[in-house]
Amino acid sequence: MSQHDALEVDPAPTGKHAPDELLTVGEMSRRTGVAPSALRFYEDLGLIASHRTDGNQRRYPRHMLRRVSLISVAKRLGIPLSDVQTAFENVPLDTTPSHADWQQASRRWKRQLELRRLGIEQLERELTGCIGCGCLSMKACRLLNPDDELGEHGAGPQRL
Amino acid sequence: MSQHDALEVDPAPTGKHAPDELLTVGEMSRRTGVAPSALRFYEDLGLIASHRTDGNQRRYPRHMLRRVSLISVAKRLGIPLSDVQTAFENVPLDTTPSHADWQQASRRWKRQLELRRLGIEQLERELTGCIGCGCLSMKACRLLNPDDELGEHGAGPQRL
DNA sequence: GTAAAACCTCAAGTACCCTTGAAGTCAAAA
DNA sequence: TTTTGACTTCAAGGGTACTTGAGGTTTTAC
Repeated sequence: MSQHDALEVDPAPTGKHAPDELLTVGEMSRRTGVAPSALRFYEDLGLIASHRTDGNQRRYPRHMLRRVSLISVAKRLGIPLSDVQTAFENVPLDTTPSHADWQQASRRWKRQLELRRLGIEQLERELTGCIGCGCLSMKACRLLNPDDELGEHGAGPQRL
Repeated sequence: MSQHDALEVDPAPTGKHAPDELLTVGEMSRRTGVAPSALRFYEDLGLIASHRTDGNQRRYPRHMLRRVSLISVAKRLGIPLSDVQTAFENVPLDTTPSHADWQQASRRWKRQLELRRLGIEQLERELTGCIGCGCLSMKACRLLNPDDELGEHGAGPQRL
């Protein structure tokens, strides 16, 4: 990349941090538990962004910590990066997101998580049923119909 | 494969199914929504198993439907196949699993799902908090400490 | 000023989870 | 019996999510 995707900024963080310092890749990595290579990868995907020093090194504004943390939580929950991207859709990358920006994103996330949780709860309920019945009678078990959350229309699952 | 991994069986299913018929790959696929290539892949991994006809075609006992369904549900929830393998550890592949076998596996699954659900619920709670506070004060937000489910010991996340 | 640590890019490699295609065989229906 | 569709194996390819390594530059610390 010969073009800097953001304006030049103050050189670099020193040993002791002023309250709203810029962070190097290494610092981001230490504070989020996400490897530098992964941070660069997320940046390539446009999930996060950085400023560059005159020497072309990355400097992250502090609010980027939040994005990275959300990404890594999502990863732990098995949520793909594409979904994360969607959730972040209207949260600005170049400026510190506003209260409203995060509010909106939070609500979006919450809806996604709720769907996931409902899926899990459904599966849990069905497994509880299976513990009781042993599910040797396959016809009755809704687990065999992965496609619908609740509905049912016959005995055999279909769809291809 | 020159060695059959199971005994030879009755030729093949006819158009109309007797109650406890063996199923071809195509039938398994249609009934579970999982592609034949995926079924073969799962078989290579040892997640499922089949008998072979004299002509070397796969025939699945009906109880294999249940395994495949559980696998595909897990996939939808972002649970890796290795976890599925663990959950199935004591469920026999070669014989129809007993009531007790499924009970044990179900309980194991349920525990795994519960952990996942708790993770999601935690994240939901925190996002709810974020909706209220806007989370502009990063220090307070527990999201930044991905490693512990509840505990807290300072301001900055660590671990690498 | 100089050395070490941290950073840079780019290409290739890895792991998981499959799909696609080639070349051939088997099974069920006409 | 013949034809068609479903099946077989094996090798290669593809998407996601990164890691590793080479070769070089920047920053920090002494």
